[in-house]
This record gives sequence, structure tokens and C-alpha cells, in this order.
Amino acid sequence: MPQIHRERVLRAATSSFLTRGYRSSVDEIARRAGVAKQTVYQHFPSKDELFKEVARDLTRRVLIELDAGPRDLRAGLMRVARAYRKRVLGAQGIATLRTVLPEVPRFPALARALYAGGAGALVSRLAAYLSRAMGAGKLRRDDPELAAEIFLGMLVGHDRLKRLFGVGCDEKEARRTARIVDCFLRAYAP
Amino acid sequence: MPQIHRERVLRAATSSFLTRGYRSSVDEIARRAGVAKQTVYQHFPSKDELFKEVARDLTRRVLIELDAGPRDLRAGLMRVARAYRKRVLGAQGIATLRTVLPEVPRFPALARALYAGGAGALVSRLAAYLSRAMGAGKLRRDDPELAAEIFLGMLVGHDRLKRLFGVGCDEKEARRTARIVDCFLRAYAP
DNA sequence: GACATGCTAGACTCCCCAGTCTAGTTCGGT
DNA sequence: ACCGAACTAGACTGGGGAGTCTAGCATGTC
Repeated sequence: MPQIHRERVLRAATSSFLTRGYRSSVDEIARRAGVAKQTVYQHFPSKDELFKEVARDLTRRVLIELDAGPRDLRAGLMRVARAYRKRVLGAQGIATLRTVLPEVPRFPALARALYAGGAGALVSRLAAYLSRAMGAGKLRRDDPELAAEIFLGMLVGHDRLKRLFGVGCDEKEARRTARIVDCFLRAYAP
Repeated sequence: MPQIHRERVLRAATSSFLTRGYRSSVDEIARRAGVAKQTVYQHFPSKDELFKEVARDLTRRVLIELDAGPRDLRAGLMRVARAYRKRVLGAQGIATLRTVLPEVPRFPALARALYAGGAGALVSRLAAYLSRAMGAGKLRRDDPELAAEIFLGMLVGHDRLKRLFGVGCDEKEARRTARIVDCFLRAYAP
């Protein structure tokens, strides 16, 4: 009999951690998974390890396909912008931060790995993309890494803060995204 | 005999919540304050209320004086930028977010108030400041509120994310601030 | 001196939870 | 038919924490 229930437990744990943070009890996770508590411990040695596994899954989800973008720079950036905003500002992206951040001091090495595998990796790819655009004369030449971080910062920085505090955003999403991308393009016009 | 120990409790609770989050026990707070547990409950009806009080104090600290800035726009923005980065990216600013954010779902009304009294108020003031600069022809005319949010976003957005995950920033602070401010000025040049 | 108030030490109740243990069930492989 | 692996329900242990209670101490006021 193969290990059938690992996935069920992981899914239940994810949803539970996302709504109640590390507070979620193992009993509750087992109940949500429709599984005995003992089964949870058959697959994961401790609550901490289960949590880490969930956190790894969650932070990987902000990564975005970036290759084979359209020729047009603005169209390419718009595609990234829409995708990143959707992932990061969506209910799950916000809940992920609320869940993971308070545990950072307890798992410093894991936290650095989470950043590197998620947002950090995106910065690297985006920097490479911007660097090519700079080489092609479509953008002013400057540190591409900084440009990437500035772009992502203006794209979601303040909206993320608002949503983390439970404050909604009124403006229409599509329009806002476009205005920010145009703002970036003006700042880095050749 | 006046209520001497309220402040001691508040300070101890602040430092305790900042390091261990809501996990901190009332016993520990009392111990840190050098005070009996009962004294804590004489001043605050419950741990939740004590926590709320601490959260209110903490989030007020991101507000920045903005009036009577220098005539020169760039100098004025640099002043805001330095002050905001220092508050938001400093160890205490980061710890504040790690402490407060996970509790947002439990205290939604409080959370909105915290945002409004801290970062939200700053956005309003900054928008007014930028609006004046637009009127004086020093900046391109555009929605000042959006401009303020974009400015703050590019200023701290990605660096805050990094620090929240415990990832340090290598570049020299002063230089980075200046580059971001210049980037904003280019984007909003008349 | 009498009294109220702010405080102290520490015990105590009640509840929750991580992790373990027991005893039994289901099911696939051989 | 039998074994072993995955699973179940539920009891149990040990620890910790919120909030209460008691008994007493210190100090300022009348």
C-alpha cells in the first residue's frame, strides 16, 4: 500500500497555515485532511518540518515564466507586471507573507533560501531581461539588478503593504499596472 | 500612589513582542518589566489589549515630518527618502511588520487604523507635497497619490521584502537612496 | 492610627497542544 | 492464507500559558 495521504496532508496543512498561521494545531490539520493525527506524523517528523515544506511550496509560486516574451519591451514588461501583481497581491500571496514572515527569525537559513528561490530568482531573470533591452538600446544603460528591484518595488511595493494591513485598493487593476509600467519606462528611457 | 508601572510594562511588552511576536507570554513580559504578573493585568484588561496598544505605538513611528522642507525638490525628496528608509528598513521597522502582520486577520479594524495612521498618512502628506511641486512646474502633472505610492514603493518595496526574509543588502545606503530618488525624478520630469 | 491604593510573590485552575502509545482495521503482495 | 505496511480512533503524557486568587507589603492621605 503506497503512501496515499501525503498530498492530502500537505494540502490541508497549506490551507490551515495560510488561514491561522503557525497557530494551526496538528489536530486541526489532520481533521481538515480527513486523516488520523498519527498519519501526519508518519509523513512528517514534526510540525516544524511540515511547516517548512509548506513554506517552500508557497514561496516557489511567485516565480514567473519570463522567457520567450514578446519582442516589444513594453508588452513584455506588461506581461511580467500582470503576472507578478496577480501572484503577489492575490489573497494567497498576501496570506503567505503573513504566515511565513513571523517564523523567519526561527528559521533564518530556510528564510534566505525561500527568498532566493522566489523573489530573488525573479530579480535575477528580470535583470537579465532588462540588461538585454539595455544592450539593444531600448533602455538607458544602468545597473540592471537595481533596475529590476526598482521595477518590482514600484509595481507591488506599496499595494502589498496596503493589502497586508487589509486595506483594499480602489483603482482598476489593469489601468494601475499600465501606469506603473509606463512610469518605469519613462524613468529608464534611453 | 499613582500608576507608576504602566510605562515599564509597555516598554517591556514592546521589546518582547518585537522579538518573539504574539508568542511572548505575559509571564515573560512581566519578568522583563521587573513587575508582578498581576500588575500587568491592573493596567491592561487582557493580553490582546496590551498587544493592540503596543501595535499602535509601533506603527505610528513610521510617520515623518514633511513640512518646512528645503526649497529644492530633490533635496526635499532626499530628506524624506533617507528618513523613511531608516525607519522602515531598520531592525525595528522590520520586526514591527513581522509582529503585527500575522495578527491582522484577528484584528481587521485595528489593522486598517494602523495603516491609516502610519504609512497611509505619509502617502497623503507626500501626495500633497508632490502636488505642490507639480503645480510649480517642477514635476509632470499626474495623479499625486499614485506618484507618492510609486515613490515609496520603489524606495523601500523590494529592500523591505529582502530584509523581511533576513537577506541583507550589500550596496551602500546613501548611494542607493540617491539613485532611487533620481530615478523617480526622471520618471516624473515635466 | 486607620484606610485605600498600587504593588508583590506565587500558587492555582483551566485549557490547549505536540508528540506518543495502544489496539485494531484494511488491503496489496506472495 | 498470511504478512506487513499504511492507516484509524482515541487515550495519554508533559509542558506551557492566560487569567484568577490569596495573603501580604509599602506608602500616601485623612
